[in-house]
Amino acid sequence: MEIQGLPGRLLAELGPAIASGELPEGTVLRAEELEERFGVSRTVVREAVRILEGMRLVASRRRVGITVQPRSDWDVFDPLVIRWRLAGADRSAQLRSLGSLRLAVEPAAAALAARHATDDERRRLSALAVELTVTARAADLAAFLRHDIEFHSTVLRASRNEMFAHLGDTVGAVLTGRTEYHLMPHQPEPYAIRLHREVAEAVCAGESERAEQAMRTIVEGSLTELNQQLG
Amino acid sequence: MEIQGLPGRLLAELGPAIASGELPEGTVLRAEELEERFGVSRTVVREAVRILEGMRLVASRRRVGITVQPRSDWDVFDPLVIRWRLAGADRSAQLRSLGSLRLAVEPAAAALAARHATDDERRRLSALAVELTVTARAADLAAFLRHDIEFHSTVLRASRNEMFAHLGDTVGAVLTGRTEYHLMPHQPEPYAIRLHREVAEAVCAGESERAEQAMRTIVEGSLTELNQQLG
DNA sequence: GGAAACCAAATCGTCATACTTTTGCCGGGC
DNA sequence: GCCCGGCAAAAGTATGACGATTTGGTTTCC
Repeated sequence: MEIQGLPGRLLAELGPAIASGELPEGTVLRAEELEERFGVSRTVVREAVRILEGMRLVASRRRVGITVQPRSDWDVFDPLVIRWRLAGADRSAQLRSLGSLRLAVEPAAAALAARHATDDERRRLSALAVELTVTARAADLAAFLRHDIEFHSTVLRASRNEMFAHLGDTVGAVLTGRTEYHLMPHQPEPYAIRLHREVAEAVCAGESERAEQAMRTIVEGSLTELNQQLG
Repeated sequence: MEIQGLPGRLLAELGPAIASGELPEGTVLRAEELEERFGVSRTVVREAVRILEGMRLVASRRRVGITVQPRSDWDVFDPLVIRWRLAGADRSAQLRSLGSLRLAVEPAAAALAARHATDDERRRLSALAVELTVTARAADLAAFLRHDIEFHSTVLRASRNEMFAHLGDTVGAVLTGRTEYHLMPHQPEPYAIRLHREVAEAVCAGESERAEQAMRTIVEGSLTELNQQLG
């Protein structure tokens, strides 16, 4: 999943620095400066910058330098950008945005999944719902998170819509971030877990309406909880 | 909006070729081969490849070459990837995916817009609704398209959610593609236009429920129409 | 005869350097 | 005071050399 080799090191430094606002909009970097600062060659700097440029985090112009772009230009759907923002200063803004997105997408995906999921996927969802119940009772947060992520990813994938499917990683990042930064109860809510089971059942039974509704309730809950925690 | 300089020429060749399936999954390119084929230096080839790698269209491995990745790995939210796919062979798959996405996102955005839009945005939406009526009556497809795009972008932006806002360009690409490839009626439907006016009114009045419903009807209409045209 | 270790070629990855092109800035002339 | 032209700074491109790594065949040893 993580990419590249030596330009990757630059990315891992510059990306978070920009995403967190440490290098604010309008900051100008020079290629030569970066060469020295990281002890790498021109080639490497250029490629790293190219990638950041692709994400619209920076723009490179002759006789000016490498300029940090305004947030509004950033490619906010890029998985790396999302992760960097989640790790940095505007984590809460990022979580709110992603929450709204999930609220729009996941119920729709659940409805589609109820119609299009393969038998394997339906079985997997049922199994995962059970796992969630078990690991929640055991208060095994790590395992719970793993299964929660796989549950949501599976629903998104089962929607048979490639764009929904690709949001699986993103939702995974949200759930991970939420756990990592202690933005969720230490013991998962029994109610939320019942809803996961309901989604699984509805998808198995092909009841798209019910799947959609249950999923909506899940995401709504997660969103209001987030808003409480963030004030 | 369009990026880069001389690597851009490579991108403009390779990107569409891959996105259209002309270079199928598993195809291996060699850097040297590309240098010769396009008469550019390694530097340029490497940067172009880096960008494609960032989009997950290809992966570069030592002693192997530059391999075209399976579609399922592609970064389907990247604006360039979307445009390339819309221009190429699986235009219809791309339009269907985007249709479902719009169906999930745009109603939600309309609801949020009704709550958070600025006065300027509300006024602009009303004005655009009028423009749509006028240009539709005059059968001025180009102007209609322009206003339609701005209408939907404005709603998405007014939702005050950066991720929704960023889908403005994407929706723009869909609408453009739909017009360009004659996948919509030559004369816009009066019913659809009335719905646009209704969205504008609801947003102005702060009636989020009504805005959401009207927007959903618009996108649903657009989607069923698409499905008819594509069989 | 088969399996494990080894070697060699292919190809990307990185570096150092030099040349080209664009463009902002400054100074001179009208 | 305004415009024009030239200068210099910075990114963009080119090139040749070397390094690293993976793959696949070949040899060698059981």
